[in-house]
Amino acid sequence: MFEKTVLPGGGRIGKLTTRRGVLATPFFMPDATRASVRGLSTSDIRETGVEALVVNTYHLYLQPGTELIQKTRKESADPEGVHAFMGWDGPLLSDSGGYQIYSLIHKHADMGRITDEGAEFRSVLDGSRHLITPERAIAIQFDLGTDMIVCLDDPRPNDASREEIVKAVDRTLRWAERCRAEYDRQCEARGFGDATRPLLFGVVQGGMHVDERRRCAAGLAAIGFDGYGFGGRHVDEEGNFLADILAATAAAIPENSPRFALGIGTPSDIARCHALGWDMFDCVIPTREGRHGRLFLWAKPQIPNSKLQFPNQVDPDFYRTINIQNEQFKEDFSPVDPICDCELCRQYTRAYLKHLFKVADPLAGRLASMHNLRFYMRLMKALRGEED
RNA sequence: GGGUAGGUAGCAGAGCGGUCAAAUGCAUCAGACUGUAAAUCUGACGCCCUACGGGCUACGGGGGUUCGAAUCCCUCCCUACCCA
Repeated sequence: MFEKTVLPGGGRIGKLTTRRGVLATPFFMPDATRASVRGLSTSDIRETGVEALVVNTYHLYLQPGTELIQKTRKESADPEGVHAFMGWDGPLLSDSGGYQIYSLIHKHADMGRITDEGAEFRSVLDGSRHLITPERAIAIQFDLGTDMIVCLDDPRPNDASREEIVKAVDRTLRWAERCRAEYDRQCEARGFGDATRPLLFGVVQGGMHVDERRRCAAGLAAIGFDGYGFGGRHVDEEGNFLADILAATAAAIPENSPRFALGIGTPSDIARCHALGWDMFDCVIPTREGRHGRLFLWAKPQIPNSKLQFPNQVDPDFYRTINIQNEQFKEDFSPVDPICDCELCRQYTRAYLKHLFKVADPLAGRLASMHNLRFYMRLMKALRGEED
């Protein structure tokens, strides 16, 4: 169930009900691709204010495998599945793995191929051959026990020919139909009703062609999903934000469904997407860039009473980034961000964090990831118009 | 005192007559990162300049041989190990 209010600027705030809790939208989910947000414990993640995570079907299927994950048994509210396996009892979304297989094959053509049947690929771990069909992708996600699941789709590079994009949309729609059918079978077989079934998301492809995005969205809506995702890349080959595509695609998705901007993005990308009507986000940026030494800082510490407020229209200067490994921070004994309330900013200095990076202490990546996630969480709060 | 092996850029360590301002690794400096094959990847790294080109100074010090030396010879200094 999704309830929302449209703000004057076009953005939406609302509540998405999953079988494992209600999430206020817009929200951001860090990527716990292999059932962990690299370097962070679940209590670390909790401390940043994160409420939901994204795990990856493809990665967990290859390692450690769904069979092992299903063997997890615990005395808890989550006695089995990936929740129990990773010790996280909040909502989990699993990405289908379509993008990973696409990315693998796009970089190394000999690693696999996409056919109408599904995605064939070789494991990067041991070279073994695998076939993930739309049905299989859904079944695996049921086995994982995730609360929001995603259809297998067929992403293409944005500079692909129009012909290729049309084919990708066709295939994505055919696969979406098969995913939906498998989803219904699984719910039936497992006795899942409205309160106990995971939410199913379709993914809109269409590259940089507005008409194809619309066709894909309409086709998916006709099949019927709980939510709809933006697939592919939201920036062009030069890195320019595709505002027109994001706006048109959001508008083409049923108004009362949550809109999931997969893999987006930088803080400003998220703020802009929210203003265009997107409700859900996930991205590796806060954690990966954190591990690489880039920290997000509020640009306006003078915001009254530390209450972070953002207009619906995007202020591109609401934040800045620093690379803590730069020489200028060597003797900087101030906190990373004086208006941040994370563990790093409360207890440590820039000079110390730089030192941790220099000596390659895992604590560096942990503190930086938590800081960036805290930044993202406060950004989402601000976009929701909540008190900080 | 005798012997052996060595002294190369911040460090370690190649090179052993021209294509060497000198491989490689580390360190250093900067950049990238958007549904995570990413604790990864890229670039710079003697000095100077009108800088996809040019100039200067360099391979322990000094002196030779040679058209040409980090590379060969002499000598001095230093280091490590072995024998007394």
